[in-house]
Amino acid sequence: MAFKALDPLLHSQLRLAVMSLLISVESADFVYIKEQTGATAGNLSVQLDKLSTAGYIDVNKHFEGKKPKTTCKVTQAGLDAFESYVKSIQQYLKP
Amino acid sequence: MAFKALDPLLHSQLRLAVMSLLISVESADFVYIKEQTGATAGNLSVQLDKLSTAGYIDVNKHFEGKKPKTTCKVTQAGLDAFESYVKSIQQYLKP
DNA sequence: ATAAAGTAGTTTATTTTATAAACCTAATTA
DNA sequence: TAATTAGGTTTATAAAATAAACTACTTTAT
Repeated sequence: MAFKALDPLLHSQLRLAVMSLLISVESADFVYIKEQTGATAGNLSVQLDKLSTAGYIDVNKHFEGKKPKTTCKVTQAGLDAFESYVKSIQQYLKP
Repeated sequence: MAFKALDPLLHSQLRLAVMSLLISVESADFVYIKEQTGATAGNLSVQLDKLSTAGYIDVNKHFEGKKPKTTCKVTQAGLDAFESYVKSIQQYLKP
């Protein structure tokens, strides 16, 4: 392939947005990510699971007072994958 | 949305590779695109159709001697869409 | 001349993905 | 106490990507 493969886990608008967000803020909760990305809760829930299963983010579910709270944080593996994705896609963008 | 939407037609590894290719060479045939992208013929056929239906490329099917030949060329609309896509995705890549 | 293999694709079927809609549990407000 | 809101998850549906099978013809070997 003349074009490097793009990590399918990151080549998704919502998951890429989530990663982009997490990289800049280091930690964010479900509601904040939902607001910033404009995603529906259901979709976000599913995509966070996928990123988590891939080991790209750590998800922490706990209670804050009486309310459930889910916070997310990018892992080193996630950071590496993101950087690699950026390098790969740059190849497609500048001919 | 804090993140600009990514044109779904271009946010596909193969279609993006095809566009990237066509932009640099201005015109290419089916076999060449297949080789350069590493795509299977079936997949490429489908994706070229989509790009063509969207008006992003012009597809010309003719005979060269006794063999069928399909050549593709990016349109102005395709060029515009590609440039717009590049701008949008840059937003995701550098936090 | 004819069978086998190659070229240039298209069509159909399957799998994966993305997304929305419905649902759940608990807390708050009217 | 009944409705609404918050913070999600699960299930169902629609859309996409991909591979496999097929078509139609050409070239090569026998």
